[in-house]
Amino acid sequence: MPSEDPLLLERQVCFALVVAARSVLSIYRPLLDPMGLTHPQYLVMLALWERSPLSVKAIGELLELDSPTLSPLLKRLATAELITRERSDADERRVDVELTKKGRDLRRRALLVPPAVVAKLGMDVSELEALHHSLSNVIEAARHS
Amino acid sequence: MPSEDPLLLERQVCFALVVAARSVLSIYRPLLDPMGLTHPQYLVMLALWERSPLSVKAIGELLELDSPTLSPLLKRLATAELITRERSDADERRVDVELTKKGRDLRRRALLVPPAVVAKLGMDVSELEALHHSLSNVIEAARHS
DNA sequence: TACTATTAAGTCGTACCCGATCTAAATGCA
DNA sequence: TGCATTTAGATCGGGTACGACTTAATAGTA
Repeated sequence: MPSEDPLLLERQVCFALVVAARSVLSIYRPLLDPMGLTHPQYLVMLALWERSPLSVKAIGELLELDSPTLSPLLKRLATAELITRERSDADERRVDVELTKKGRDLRRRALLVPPAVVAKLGMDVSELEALHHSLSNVIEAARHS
Repeated sequence: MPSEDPLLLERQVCFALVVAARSVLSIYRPLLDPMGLTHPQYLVMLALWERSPLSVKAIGELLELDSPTLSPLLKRLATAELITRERSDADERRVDVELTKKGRDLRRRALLVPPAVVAKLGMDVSELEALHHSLSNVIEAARHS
């Protein structure tokens, strides 16, 4: 039975959240490393594989990241020649981010990542769906706070 | 209905995990800021409020953090005069971390944090317990991979 | 039209994370 | 005992996060 102390580490949902995120990221790392991607970079590529080009702002809204994080990250993806960054003609404030051929081609290797992660985790798909559902509730709850 | 594309952003459990962690951290931030703590520093203090002194290694095992992260973090807590760091007499390799009076006193204010977080999230306790359970499963699964 | 407000990116400073490496202390065992 | 191995911390470098600020371009309005 848990004690009444609200500060006990094990009761901290946020602690579990942070540790779980780090744990799962450590599973992704050896899979993404040979592709030359970090996990945040992988998320940006996922967004672009769904739709390219995208403005920096649009990527930020999709991934819940802001420009101080995205600007240097995108610069590194451009150096790796996976994307190009170009000022929009219609609105000179915007920067359009677009996949290069190399960036598009990388998608084939990325297809192997999700099943490898699920296999390494060794969890039921139903369990993962329950988790996803709980996480969506948290994200939604946090948005309205 | 979800498509069969395994790369769709919304299907990525890890994406949800990362975003949820960031979202909840952003709830903690305004609560911890007046106490002069970041969230990782708060976790270290939680560990020490349960038991002090602790070696750096012991803190690392409790929080799943390693010495490159803890060393500078502990240095900052020491600068804030919340802890002291001292070489162990029994084993000169170890550094014992101990709360100062100021560090112990901070616990009173910390007691207000968890209920404030739950209130801000506005989620059922049962929902949070379900999340905690799912997260524990992930952490356990990741440990064995 | 002119001026203000808003918006999109980028920069800067601080603080995590983590892989790789270093140093010093303790341990193990021939 | 003597020496290789292990262990505890610290340091370094690269890469996020994020608050505060800057710049340039667009939108809104008196």
